[in-house]
Amino acid sequence: MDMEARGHSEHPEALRLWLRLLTCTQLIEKQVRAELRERFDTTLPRFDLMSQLERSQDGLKMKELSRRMMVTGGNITGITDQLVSEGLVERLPVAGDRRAFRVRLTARGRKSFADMAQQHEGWIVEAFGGLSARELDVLHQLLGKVKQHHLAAPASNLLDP
Amino acid sequence: MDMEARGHSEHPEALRLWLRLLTCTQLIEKQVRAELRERFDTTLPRFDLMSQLERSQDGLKMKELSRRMMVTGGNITGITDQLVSEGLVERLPVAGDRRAFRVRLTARGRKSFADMAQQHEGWIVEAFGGLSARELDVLHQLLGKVKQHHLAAPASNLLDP
DNA sequence: CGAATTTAGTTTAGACCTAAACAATCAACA
DNA sequence: TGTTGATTGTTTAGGTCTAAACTAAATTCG
Repeated sequence: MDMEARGHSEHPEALRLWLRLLTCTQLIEKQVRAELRERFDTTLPRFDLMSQLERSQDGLKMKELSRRMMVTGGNITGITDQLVSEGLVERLPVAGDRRAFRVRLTARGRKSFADMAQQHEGWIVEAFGGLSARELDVLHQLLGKVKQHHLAAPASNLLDP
Repeated sequence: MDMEARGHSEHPEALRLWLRLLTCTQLIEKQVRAELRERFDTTLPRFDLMSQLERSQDGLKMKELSRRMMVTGGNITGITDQLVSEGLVERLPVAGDRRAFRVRLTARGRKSFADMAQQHEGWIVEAFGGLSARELDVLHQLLGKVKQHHLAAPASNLLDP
């Protein structure tokens, strides 16, 4: 009896799936948060932001980080402030737009992230260790369909029936 | 380019799957939170707690709610306090244990939850509307494997290698 | 019995996240 | 050119969640 013991309806399949999706995500996410805290004294949002920056040599604008991470701009401001104060990222000017910043990993930030990312990959590989390569692929594709359907059916459809 | 543009590794399949799982969950969860707020002026944790209680005629102990919802006891205290103050749930004594409470839906709470649950089911059915019944089932089974593998491999394996 | 340990629930300090209001800058256009 | 509206980022107030310390009650065991 856990979180999934919640269903009750005429069309229970989708509800059961949703609760299981939520459970799986939370199990893995909680473990990753705990590992990051215990091993690296950091948090998932900080790791995620650094992860976004890792492949952008020239950095990313705050707005772009906000969009990719699906969080509000104010949130990005706070996380960036922390990382700047720890010397892991830096705010740089954007040529031709004095409102915006490029946020970029410092050398120390790149090193720090590389250490964490290596461990992180291991945790995730282990989390899905119960699935074959074929099953990993099927799961990825099915979730791709879910994502596509969600992005194709904007919230306005539901808010304005 | 969104959250999933983060992978970078020797075994990228698991990482890509994890980021997609996270994205799907967040997309649906954000929508459910927004709907609950706009239509019912409530929150997902409040809805989840009431949902746990809905099938337990005699209510559940705080500890049991904490376990099922995978959140801390302090959190349950806060959510329960709110629902009690709104008259949606009540704390009742547990025979033979003066430390514990049974938390139970009031008549008003049952009515309120029934209204929300009906709408909620519709949002979830729509969220997975891009999948066939067969695909829903496969997804449910694959996630079941992920869950089982996680529960069978306790965190101590990773914290104490 | 009585001390030590465990368990149920609460409180507290702090990180995270949001929505909304705000300041600064950019862009469009008559 | 000058005004209007949109965009970028920050601030603020408040809800949510956690870990850790705490209280009270139950349980274990000498």
